[in-house]
Amino acid sequence: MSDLLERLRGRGWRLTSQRRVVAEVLDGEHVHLTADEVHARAAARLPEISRATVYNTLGELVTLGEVLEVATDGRAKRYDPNAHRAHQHLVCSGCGAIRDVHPHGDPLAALPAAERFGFAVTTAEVTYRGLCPDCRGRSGS
Amino acid sequence: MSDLLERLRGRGWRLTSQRRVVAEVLDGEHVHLTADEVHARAAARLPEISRATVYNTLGELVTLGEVLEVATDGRAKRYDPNAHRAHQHLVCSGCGAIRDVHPHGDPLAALPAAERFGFAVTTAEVTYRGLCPDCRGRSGS
DNA sequence: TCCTAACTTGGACTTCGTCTAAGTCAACAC
DNA sequence: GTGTTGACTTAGACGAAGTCCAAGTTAGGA
Repeated sequence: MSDLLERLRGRGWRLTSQRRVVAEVLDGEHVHLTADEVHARAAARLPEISRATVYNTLGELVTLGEVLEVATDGRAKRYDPNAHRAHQHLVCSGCGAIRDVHPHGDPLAALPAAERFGFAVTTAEVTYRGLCPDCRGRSGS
Repeated sequence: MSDLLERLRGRGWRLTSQRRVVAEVLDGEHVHLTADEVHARAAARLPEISRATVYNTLGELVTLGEVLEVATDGRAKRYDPNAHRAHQHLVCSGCGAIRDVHPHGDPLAALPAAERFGFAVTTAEVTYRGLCPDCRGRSGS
């Protein structure tokens, strides 16, 4: 993650303790925290950090392409630091758990020109849904 | 849409004027209204209809599988009455316009078993994003 | 060390949606 | 047609998620 901080400094970011803590909280694979969860974990290290700063920082990271915004339910957005490897999301319909997954092929290729209606289509986000092993055990059988 | 009302009555729905108006507002293809838009259009015909009733009715229609909930941005959910023909959505990154589209193949097939992590995967929602013709003209060239 | 633009803060505010208690009414029985 | 009743509707309070703002603080260059 320190390379992230270096990249950001290279882009003219002022490196404050708040931004450092937010970046550290987001470190790792399969991390999909809400803004409030980021705030809670950041506040554990830097108690006086404000919600507004967390929102600002997350927004900046998204704009810079370092973090992805994921809206899998109608509720709070989640923030995904795994922005440099293309992937999609698998979401449990029972408990809301999220996994990064890697389907094969380019999902964009499935959309023929005739179905693009003149749009310059650049991305395809796929959300797979189903029951995770825990939730399957809990309800079925 | 009157067959919708018949289907609902068959399921034990009480057919109130409010529910009828909401169902009528949602009639049509390529309709992706927010709850507030549904309320506004319903109120044009039935001025005393309340927001709570619109939310209740939309929720029931979703539960019954007659209407789909679409969350393409982090903002208000949209309601899509085209629930009986499988389709995906193409969203303009500029203005937010939404089109129903029909990619070929089953997007589920692209996710190999090894990438399912024991989930019982049942659906795949795809959101294609890009600039619509209007927004392309406005920004580029 | 000083300066200043960039950053952070707390709290008010907005938007979207849910809940509740009281009133209304569709549909069935007669 | 009339009565009955439980399902439905209503207004408004409430809650969660997120944005905005004016005032205070600070990173980093001179």
